[in-house]
Amino acid sequence: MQLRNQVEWALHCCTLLAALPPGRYLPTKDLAEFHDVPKEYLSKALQGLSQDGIVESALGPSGGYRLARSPSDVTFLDVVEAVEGKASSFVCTEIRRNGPCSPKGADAKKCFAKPCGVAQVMWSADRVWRARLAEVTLADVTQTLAESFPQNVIDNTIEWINERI
Amino acid sequence: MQLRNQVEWALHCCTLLAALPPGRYLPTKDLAEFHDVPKEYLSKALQGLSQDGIVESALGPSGGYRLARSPSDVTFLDVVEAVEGKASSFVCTEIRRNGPCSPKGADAKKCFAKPCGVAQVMWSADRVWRARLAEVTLADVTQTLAESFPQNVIDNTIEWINERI
DNA sequence: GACCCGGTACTCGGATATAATATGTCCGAGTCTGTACGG
DNA sequence: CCGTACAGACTCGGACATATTATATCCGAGTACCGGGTC
Repeated sequence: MQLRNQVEWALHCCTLLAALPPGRYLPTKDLAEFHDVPKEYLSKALQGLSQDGIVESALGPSGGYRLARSPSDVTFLDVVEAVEGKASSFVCTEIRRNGPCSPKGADAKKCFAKPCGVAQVMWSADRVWRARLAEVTLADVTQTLAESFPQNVIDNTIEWINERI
Repeated sequence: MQLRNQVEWALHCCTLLAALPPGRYLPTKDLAEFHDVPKEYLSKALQGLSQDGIVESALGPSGGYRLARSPSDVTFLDVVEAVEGKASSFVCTEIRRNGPCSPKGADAKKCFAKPCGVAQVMWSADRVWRARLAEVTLADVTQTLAESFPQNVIDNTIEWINERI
């Protein structure tokens, strides 16, 4: 099991978008150049973010993407689910109902009233995973970055952005 | 992101193996028939379990697989990692080092001393996921099963096993 | 000089190929069991 | 009757195809800007 590459890209892109001056857009082309990733494929991740209302898009010159909400209102979970989907990582195919020993009739009704015990455990793990991701927002990671990066590096990036919007 | 089908199969197989009389083996063929899954492919999952020391194998007639440890000593995490691998679900490709704004020289050394902030969050989510899986053992799920399944259904399964070992 | 209009260039969004991985299948090496044989 | 050697059948383990998914790319629809023309 491995998350898509797009998840990493999307998170980093959102972090960058969080640094945009209000009201401005940054196009896919620049987001791709900034991270040195294929532009056309990155756009698919951004489409997912757009469809889930994480970012807003604008067409034409000086168009592009911007965050649709405040960075403190966008959690990691929002971004991950926009790219990976909201489905649980574990899918129960109910194999307990297969095979020669599977209960039939009245017994089946009793045994299968509750979800499969194996699936319950796996789903609970999935929930705590998502809960952890929901605890962290883009604002948090921006803050962490601001604390560990020298000011001149940050200024450099801001300037790079301003040259393009 | 989605876990392999084999994870579900492996967990259910381990649950069944936990019900084996001590010292006996159950072959892949019967495990596959019990769950109605392709025998040859299931064997790949069991190979993984064997390599990680979750189960022990024996060749020849009356051979097969059995748990290598007590059911209370085998966690869900053990089984999942044996099938899916121990690598984190999130792989950091360090895209922060790419692109025109990436710091160079002394700045780079300062900025990249710690792991990427995005990756740290994703990894922490991965850790809580694994921690949850490590809390539950095969013995727990067996107990849950025993509480929710009527005795005759369980007896039925035990008998089915005894016919084959 | 200010306003309006149209062309142009730029944007996103989805449809289309290719690579990697998960899924499913097959066959060979090894070993335990059961039997036949000899003592 | 008991021990031993052997043949057979059954097991796992890894090598080999196929289906699905992730990765990468391309092109078309739509829109904001910019320049020229008009009032």
